Amino acid sequence: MASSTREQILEVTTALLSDVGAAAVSVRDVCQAAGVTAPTLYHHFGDKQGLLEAVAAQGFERYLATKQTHGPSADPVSDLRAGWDRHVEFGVTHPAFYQLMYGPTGRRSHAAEQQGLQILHAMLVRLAEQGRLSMTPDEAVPVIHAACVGTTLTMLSNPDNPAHRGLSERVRDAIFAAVITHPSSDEDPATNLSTQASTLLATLAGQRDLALSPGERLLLTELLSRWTA
Amino acid sequence: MASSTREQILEVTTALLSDVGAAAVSVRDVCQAAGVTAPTLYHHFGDKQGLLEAVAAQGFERYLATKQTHGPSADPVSDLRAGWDRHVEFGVTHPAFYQLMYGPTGRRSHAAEQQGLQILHAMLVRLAEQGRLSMTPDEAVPVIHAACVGTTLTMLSNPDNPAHRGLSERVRDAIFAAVITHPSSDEDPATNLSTQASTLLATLAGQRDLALSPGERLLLTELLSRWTA
DNA sequence: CCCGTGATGTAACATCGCTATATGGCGAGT
DNA sequence: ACTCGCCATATAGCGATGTTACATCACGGG
Repeated sequence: MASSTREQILEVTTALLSDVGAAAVSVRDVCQAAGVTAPTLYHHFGDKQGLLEAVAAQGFERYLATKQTHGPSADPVSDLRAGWDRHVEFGVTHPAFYQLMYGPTGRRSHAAEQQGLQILHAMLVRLAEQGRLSMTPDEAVPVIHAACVGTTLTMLSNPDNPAHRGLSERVRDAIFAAVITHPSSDEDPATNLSTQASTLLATLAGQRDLALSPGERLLLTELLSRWTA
Repeated sequence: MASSTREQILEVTTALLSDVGAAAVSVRDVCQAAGVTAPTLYHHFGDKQGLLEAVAAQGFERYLATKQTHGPSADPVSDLRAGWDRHVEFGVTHPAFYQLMYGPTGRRSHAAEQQGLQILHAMLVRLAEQGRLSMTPDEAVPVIHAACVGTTLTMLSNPDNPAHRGLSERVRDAIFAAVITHPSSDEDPATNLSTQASTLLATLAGQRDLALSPGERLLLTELLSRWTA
């Protein structure tokens, strides 16, 4: 039982936090519920903020665990959809936790959160390799994340609003429709690249006023032409 | 000078709030800075929460005032874009205010916020009358709002993140592209060029084995990036 | 056996949000 | 003109909170 009391404190804090907000939970209540006194809590967590961050980090890890149980399937897009839905569902199921993690307070970026973003990034890289992404994975990650967090917080702000029914699905489909391009009929990414290069070349041919010097234009045309043959 | 002290309290609270968060501003500090004592503050605002809500309401009204100076133009879509941009800009310019308004605390729905949403709703009704909306205005309002708030909060969480450069425009365009249907007329060739360049850039980012030297790849990326902004 | 280090308890401090009570001032009514 | 009542403000203090200086305890290495 090396750090049993620490886990005990974390547990009762989580329990108290699931009922009310972070500001409404007092250190004294946590101590009394955990059967310890204040200095032990401060010995383990240093601060109330440290305690809350430890709870948030634990929440992240739990959420990440439920996320990783679902491995990648055949369709990266449905994986993305499932990830979005799990994120929103976790938020509306554990409002206090979610506000702790993504609310304005607790602005430390937990390691688990970075890990979750990396999972999202990996999914997007898979899509980009198939030419089904309309932007760089590095750009798409914060786009999806911002929209997802905003949706969850909005639904959390007043869950009984009838206008919020189906909100998550609408935002999700809107974002994914803009980020993910149609799967090409031909699944060969090289062909995909070829068609994209061809259309861009055609568009360029019709444009006169571009921010290109004649040399740049020639160079770009040559490079694009490598994939059109 | 009917309620001069009330405005004085609001003013100094706003000033103190612009430096630090809401929890770090004490009623005593506000009172000392305003030259009054605690009971007068509580007489006017009843509560610290009431004070903060009054400040937030005033912030909403100011934001709404800057919004209403720009009347509706000929193009409802550019009005929507301008509204989105002003929202995000207001958030990153006044972080403390924004967190007060849209953060987890202060969950009263201010009248001014409802008014702002009604303005958005009116814009969307104009679009729906032209058959350019892919969903009901009642459905589109929370979609746009959730994405916009999420984007602003994300940019606020760490403003120095380079991945957040251009995030607002990307989410904005993604949401509007999904919510607003094409005007029946032909597409703008410049926009066409931009999207084609973006798509090709994304495809290139996911490809490893290309007939490109590192220098050629860098050059091509630079050239294509000229149209993506 | 000692003793030093980490974990825990005792008791208190400073500050916080908030309020019971008192006081001043000023307009309304007769 | 005088009083009454009400609004705004001040005095002083209460309870609760986050936090900590100090003491105590257990226990493992020299």
